[in-house]
Amino acid sequence: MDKAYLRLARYFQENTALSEADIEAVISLFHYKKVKRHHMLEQEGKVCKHFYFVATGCLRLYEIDKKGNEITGKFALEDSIISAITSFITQKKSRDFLAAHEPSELLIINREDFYKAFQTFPAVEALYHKFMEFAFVHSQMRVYIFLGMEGIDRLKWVMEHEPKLLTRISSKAVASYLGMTNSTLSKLKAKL
Amino acid sequence: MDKAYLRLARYFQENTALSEADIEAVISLFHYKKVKRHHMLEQEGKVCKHFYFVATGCLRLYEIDKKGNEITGKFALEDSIISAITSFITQKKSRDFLAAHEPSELLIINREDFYKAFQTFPAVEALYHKFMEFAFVHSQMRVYIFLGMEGIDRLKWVMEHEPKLLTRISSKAVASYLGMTNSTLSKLKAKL
DNA sequence: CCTAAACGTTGTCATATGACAACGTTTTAG
DNA sequence: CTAAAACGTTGTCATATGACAACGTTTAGG
Repeated sequence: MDKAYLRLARYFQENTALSEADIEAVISLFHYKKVKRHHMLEQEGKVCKHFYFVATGCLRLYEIDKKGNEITGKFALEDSIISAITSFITQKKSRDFLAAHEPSELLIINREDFYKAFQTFPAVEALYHKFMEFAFVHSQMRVYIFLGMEGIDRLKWVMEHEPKLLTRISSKAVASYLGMTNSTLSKLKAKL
Repeated sequence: MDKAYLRLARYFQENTALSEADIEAVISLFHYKKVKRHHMLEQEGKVCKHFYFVATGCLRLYEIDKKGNEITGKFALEDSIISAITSFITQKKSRDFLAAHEPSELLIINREDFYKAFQTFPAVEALYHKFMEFAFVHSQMRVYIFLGMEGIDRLKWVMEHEPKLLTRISSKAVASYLGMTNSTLSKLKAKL
């Protein structure tokens, strides 16, 4: 647990200009949670009120389409932040599920405290805005890649740009991230 | 030209808490440009230094994949803002083109002035952050829709949620936004 | 106003991928 | 440890979509 807070402190050190003392104050707003694989953190149909720092493990954001297939929007490995962002922003019912894809240690801040921190620590707000910008850039890249490339090229793209996903994440989940079925992914891997 | 500035003033009125005087000051940072259809505002390979308000007309953000096909990332109709956002954020060479899809009247602010305005007018910064959040939400939605739906359902989705695109925009450009060829789009429309 | 280019539609054909099933392997829960 | 479930792979078959071409219509530029 203490290690998790240390990782979060380091995350702020590396990504903000906050002083040690301020970092202490900020991280005290987060509460620790250890979850098992498949533990559900945010549900479709509910409004998301939390932001998550992944200290160890991996979270996955996904939705289920009308055919019942999962589509993965985002993975968050250790030392990254995530939420059911669309619902967190709009405060409308989430279409997303956010779940632990591995046993994970999390530090969680609720939305109210998060926005309060913006007042006291503008650097936290700046960090959030950087997160949003990066999330947008990443999402837009996926639109281009997935609209413009065939399956095999999407796979190659992820191999090159997000290789951790292929080693860490189950094929099924990677397939749902690549926009294809697991059997298609399996055949494409055999072709490489 | 004056009408364009009036529209921008109204845009700030409706989307920020700025006073009339502040709005005057902010809009004076923008310069007016009238462009013909197909005029190129931002190019692939160059770093984007501007943000655009569309007073009349329509801009289109797109990239060209390695097969030479266009993929449209975003349309901006009148009274909305746009840029080659990924490059604007990262200040790296753009993969995107930004071009006038109709004859358009634009008000343009350069990046430096834009960020300067953040200091004097925090409401402008807040507006930018709202823009980013919305851009992310929209982009993420496209990822889910385009990964999870077949062509016919993507078309129906746009008919329901962005109907203006289908009346205003050429089929070819809509097809490149939907991630399909123009001939496929044409056949799907015939099927409806 | 006229001509060439771009566009939208429709047809044919090729192909990437989904749906489904079978099967062995791995993981999980009790 | 054991049984059941989930997973990954591979096969077959059906289908949505891309590639390409033909053609009439619309648009843009001189």
